[in-house]
Amino acid sequence: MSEFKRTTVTAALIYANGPIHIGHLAGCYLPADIYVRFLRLQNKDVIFVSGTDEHGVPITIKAQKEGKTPQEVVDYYYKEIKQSFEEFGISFDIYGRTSDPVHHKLSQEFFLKLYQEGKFIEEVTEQFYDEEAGQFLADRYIVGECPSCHQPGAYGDQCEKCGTTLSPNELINPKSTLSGSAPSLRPTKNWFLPLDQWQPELEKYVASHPEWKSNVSGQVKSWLNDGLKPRAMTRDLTWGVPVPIEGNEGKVLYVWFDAPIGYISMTSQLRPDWEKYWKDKDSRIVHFIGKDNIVFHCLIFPAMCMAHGDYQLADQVPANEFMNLEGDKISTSRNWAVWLHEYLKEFPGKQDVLRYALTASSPETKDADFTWADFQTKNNSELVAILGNFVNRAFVLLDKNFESKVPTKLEDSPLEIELKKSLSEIPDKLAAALEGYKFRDALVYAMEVARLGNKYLAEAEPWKLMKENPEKAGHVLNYAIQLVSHVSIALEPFLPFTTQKLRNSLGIAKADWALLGDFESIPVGTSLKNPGLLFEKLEDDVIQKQVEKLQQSKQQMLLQSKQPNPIKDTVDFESFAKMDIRIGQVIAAEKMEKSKKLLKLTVDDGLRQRTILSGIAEHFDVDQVVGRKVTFLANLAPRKMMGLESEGMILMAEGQDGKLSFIEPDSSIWNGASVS
RNA sequence: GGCGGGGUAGCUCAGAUGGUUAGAGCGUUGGAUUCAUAACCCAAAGGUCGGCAGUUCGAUUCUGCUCCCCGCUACCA
Repeated sequence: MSEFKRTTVTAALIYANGPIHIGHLAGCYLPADIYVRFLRLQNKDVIFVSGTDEHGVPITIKAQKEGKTPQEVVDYYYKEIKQSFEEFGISFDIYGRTSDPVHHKLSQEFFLKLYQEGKFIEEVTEQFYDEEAGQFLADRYIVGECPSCHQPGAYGDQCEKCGTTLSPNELINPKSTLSGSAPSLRPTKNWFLPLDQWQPELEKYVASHPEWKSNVSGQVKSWLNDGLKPRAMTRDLTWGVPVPIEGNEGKVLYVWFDAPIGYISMTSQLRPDWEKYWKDKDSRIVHFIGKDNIVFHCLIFPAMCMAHGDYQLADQVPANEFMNLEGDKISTSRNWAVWLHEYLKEFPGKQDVLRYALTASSPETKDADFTWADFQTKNNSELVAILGNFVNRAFVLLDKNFESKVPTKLEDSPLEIELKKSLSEIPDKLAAALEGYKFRDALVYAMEVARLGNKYLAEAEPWKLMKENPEKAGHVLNYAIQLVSHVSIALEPFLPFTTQKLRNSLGIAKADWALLGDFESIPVGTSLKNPGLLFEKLEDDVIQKQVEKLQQSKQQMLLQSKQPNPIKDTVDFESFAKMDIRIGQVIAAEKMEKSKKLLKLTVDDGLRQRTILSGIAEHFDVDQVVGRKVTFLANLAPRKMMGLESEGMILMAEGQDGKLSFIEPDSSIWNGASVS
């Protein structure tokens, strides 16, 4: 670490199309903030950069849904997100945005350099085009019937009803969401970054960082083993950074091309000497991200930087896994989340409690689970009982017995010698944990100071000494106060609001790491101001209310999903009559070798045995389907899947819980019977 | 299906380049104490380290197979 003169810390850029939730915080913002605060404590040269990613199709979709312009959407969320972070004490040096003209300019220069130096491959591909709207359509702008579950309204990249990943040309009756017309295919030129050409260098780069976390290097090696492929760095869209080559109106840079450049463009707005933070060899770059961003930060952005040539590569990419909530994945669309802006409103002044709870169960090596019960326990039995209690004991004893003034010290007894010895081990352990990005461990070490404080008071018993030897009691309380000052330093990265309160009480202007181990830092005679209770107990009803709030949103979502789909467009009888629906019987079934969802069914249709591949393997075992009467579409065009041809489709109904159910005749109908 | 991550005390998680009694916090139980938000302090109980084989004098730690959870990926009608 000492070989670096300065550290550039980034936290993932987030899409400006929704508010922040605890998953985001635990994933990268909180660990990044702790790390940065730790470096600042040591007076290291560090900058902390993040911001919103304001391009990308999700933004335009959101805008369209709300009847706003993309700019209005990102303006709103940029403000809200920035404010939430500020209130929560995430101490960015700059929180920027990628719609900023400075960012556009820098991204375009970056792109142009690569273009002029021939680092891109130009390729013409066929993309869907909306004639009426006069533009190419992103996957998300094309809707149609899902080829998998046959629900209308599936998007070009994914059907949200059944979760199937799609590509636009698979959709049945694709339509543009802009004009409602059927799109046509048109050739268009785009620029690709040949990642395959950079593979050898990327492999070297990754190999030079054996210290990366196993989840990071694992994911990266997995991609490298598969072999990298050229990736398009431009898109046919209007919202984004325009491609800076003449004659290419209507094309923008791929969001993942310009987003990481955002880190750099934001830095450039922070300070005039920004370049050294990205270009100098003695600058250390650290990207804090969630595991979903690993590939972009460890392969694509480094490849871009290699192609460009001026910029340093990241030294560390501490990616966290995901934070779950009450046993379930956090989901914005299902409203299964604890939103930061709501927390700040409902728990005013309790930023540090959430910071503590999230750090203590941070998803550093595997997905973690946030529960309100755990939040309550952490608050009541750690923050209140150990930290708050110790500080309170020290100040109350001082107020009662020494008129709030720091008393004089005497000769150290074995107790103080023991205390100093225990305490002297903490700074190194704490620093090592923080430098190794083990924030959960680090928090335990920092809390150890308060634990030692409680232990010391219990053993020294100053309340007893007051009666027989007040001067000795004063000696003990001097130590207790020095310990409070230690607490205010060791916990600063984690609990900045609480430690600020302590500094106010102790009359310390600025936290300084070097004062850990100094037992003279609060001078004798200093008049101190009791900070009052640092934390208060959280009663069951408060916690219960939060749990209920979550349950309600879950119920609401369930109710919504229970609502029947709207009736599809009217069809005439002839169209209906074209469908040949029949009853058949499954006489054999087997799991498809390479598929999770597919069962290969042999169906007796009365005439012959036909093979139907059905995506029901996750719902039914082989022996649950053999012998069953089924309803199937007999004249569906055969389709090849996983190497086998499927001749028809089994009709299924989906239950409210998402489970599939066969459509079976209620009496034993003969195989081959027509359904009409 | 392929690839990656993980499966360790009641809960949340550490850890070991293989070696005497496997750790922490919370929870539980017992004790001590009253300065403190019934908080603190001391102590104890709690684990055949997912399962099965193999390598080894010795594996929970290495290898192979297998089961479960999470993620990425795939021609998922």
